Amino acid sequence: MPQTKPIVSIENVVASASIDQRLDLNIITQTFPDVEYHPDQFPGLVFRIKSPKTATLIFSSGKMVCTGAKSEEQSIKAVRSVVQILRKGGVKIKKDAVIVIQNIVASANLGGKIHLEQAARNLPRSMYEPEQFPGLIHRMLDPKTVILLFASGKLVCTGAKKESDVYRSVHNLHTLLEEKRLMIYES
Amino acid sequence: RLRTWDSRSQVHEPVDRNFRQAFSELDRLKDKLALSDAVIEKTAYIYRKALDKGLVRGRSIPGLVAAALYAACRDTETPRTLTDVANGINIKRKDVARCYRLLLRELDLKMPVVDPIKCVARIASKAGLSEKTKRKALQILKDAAEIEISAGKDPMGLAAAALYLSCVMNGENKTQKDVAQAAGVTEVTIRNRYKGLKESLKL
DNA sequence: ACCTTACTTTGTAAAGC
DNA sequence: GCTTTAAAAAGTAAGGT
Repeated sequence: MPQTKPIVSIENVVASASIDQRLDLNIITQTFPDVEYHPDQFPGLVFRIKSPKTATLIFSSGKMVCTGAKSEEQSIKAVRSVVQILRKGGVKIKKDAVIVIQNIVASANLGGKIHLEQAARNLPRSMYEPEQFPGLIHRMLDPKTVILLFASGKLVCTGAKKESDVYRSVHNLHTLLEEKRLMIYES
Repeated sequence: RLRTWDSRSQVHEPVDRNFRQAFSELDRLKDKLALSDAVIEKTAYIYRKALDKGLVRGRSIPGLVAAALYAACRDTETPRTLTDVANGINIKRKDVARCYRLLLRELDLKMPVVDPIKCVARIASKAGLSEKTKRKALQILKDAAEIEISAGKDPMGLAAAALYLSCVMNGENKTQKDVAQAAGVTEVTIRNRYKGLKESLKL
């Protein structure tokens, strides 16, 4: 139905993981000189890898949080890579990590400008406060995501658990904006 | 009037003590920010709804009172900024803003978008600008709104830029710094909005 | 005036204050 | 609520040249 085909890019994927065994973060810190670990500041150890370019927070409970991947697959690959690197460094890890995708952030361009002020008045569960932030914040119920919509027609979608949620969210909003005649095409 | 204040939770809870304390501060603010009775009553109404929804649990009461007050100002289009309210109650602007957004979300409140036109008078009087300059700035902003250059921009920055542009056009000797300080934005923002207004309105 | 860096907003898990 | 991670959008801000 929409007149344009939105260009969508997955920008960041967050996943939680557990290897179901406790870890000694001090030993990991000694083994891998590039990690950041400041227990006074934060209980997690920051473990960065170049490919996939990610930052994984490792906790003494054996739970982890991987951020920065560009897809669900890359996020899972990153966690497996971190576990493999730990093992090569001498850390005994028995089980494979149980990984769960927790959040996916994407950016998109609807291909037309937006009547933002009108959108603020006509879109349910939306708030637009230009003194605080230039984008309109819209909470979608299904999929349960939050979209930051800008006057340029570009947007940020966050809160998705699956990549398909991102595409559905963008399509739903795009359709809604057209129905309510809030889009301005041709530039 | 203000019966809303008395019809809340039991007088013996710690929450109630903080509640009274927060509202004695609201009374001070009424004078400091020159607020009308209507705004104070609307603040009470909004705060009461927040209480009924249980939004006060585990949150700072002054923060929510400040947010309710800001919401009341917005709803009645009373030109008070987030910074005015935050400074008055002595809380960080960021905290008031967070509580305000929480009220909008949880109480499903719809507020009119801040109109830069309503910011003009305050900035003009603080900067000591002429009536003529003020009038021209208002016209500039009306034209700007129709072309939708305002979308996503800080209303204060737009109003300040319109006033500065108006000064230049009227030959009124005010610097960007004067107007920026009166509006609470930087000279860079005035410059950027000024450029945008001049180009899109071909002035 | 420029450029760079950095902060605002959104969501999400982790352990602990 | 805070702390830490990541990334985008567009606006505003601050520092340096």
